[in-house]
Amino acid sequence: MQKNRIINVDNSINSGQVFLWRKNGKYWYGVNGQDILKITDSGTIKSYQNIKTDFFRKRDNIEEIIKSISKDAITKDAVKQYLGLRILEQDPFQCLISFIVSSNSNIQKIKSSLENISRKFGKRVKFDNQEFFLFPKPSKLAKASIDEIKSCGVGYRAKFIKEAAKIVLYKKIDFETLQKDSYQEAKEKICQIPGVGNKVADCVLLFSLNKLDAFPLDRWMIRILEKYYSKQFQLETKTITEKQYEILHEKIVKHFGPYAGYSQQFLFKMERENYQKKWL
DNA sequence: CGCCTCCCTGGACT
DNA sequence: AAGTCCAGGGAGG
Repeated sequence: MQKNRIINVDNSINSGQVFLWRKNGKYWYGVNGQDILKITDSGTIKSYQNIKTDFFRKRDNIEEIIKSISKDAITKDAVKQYLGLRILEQDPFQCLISFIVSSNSNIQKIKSSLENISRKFGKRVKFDNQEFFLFPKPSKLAKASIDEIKSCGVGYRAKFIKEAAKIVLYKKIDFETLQKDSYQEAKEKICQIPGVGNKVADCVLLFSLNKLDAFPLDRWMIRILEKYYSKQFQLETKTITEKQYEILHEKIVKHFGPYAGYSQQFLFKMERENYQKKWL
């Protein structure tokens, strides 16, 4: 059972959860809000600011979680193949902006847009003799003009970013409260933010607000459900409407249990690797 | 409620 | 070389 505790840093970072990361030699470096994290291949974190974080969610009882989500052959296979893949716990504001930017986009483009945003609006710092840009604070993006934000390559999402930053800045949405809320409560609140629908909301909830029952349903996950789970979750229509998303999520949690979000991560990783999609 | 169209960018293909 | 096509979520009609 001890082997289950191993963290596979490469797989965890290369699984569509985070974007502002690069590998330099044997270390991964990444921007996490107002901090820069440096990760060794065993998963030990040294950081620029030493802001406390459980980035790899070491507090989770991963043996228990794996046991809980291994409900069928496909999941068991994905878990076995990518043992050590973890859900990462990110800075909520950066996570929110990242997934607003992600809508109608792909990993390469999201990465470049976010790098532009950090470079343009974030504070430049030196860490380990390398240059980094922290993720901009809400106040900075709330003050920025739409055109300035657009110049980062985010297109029509620029106004969503500015509005989201304002909502966070003025505490109309408070991440600490969302942490304590139930999945349903937190989701309803976060979906009020422009540019945040079901899928983006679930990413933010799962990757930064400790909601392990969130299960982001993007094109890839729908494809996976159609391919492997058509009997369990029959998908009648081509387009996933809001109502259907909700019904599907209920079925998914019923099948995979309270840690469904972890199963999503394993399945997503497996399928994208099968199609040899590029990561960071 | 479901369905349609538009919003942008960048890479692939022609 | 310039044009067309496409992937990818959310909002509004």
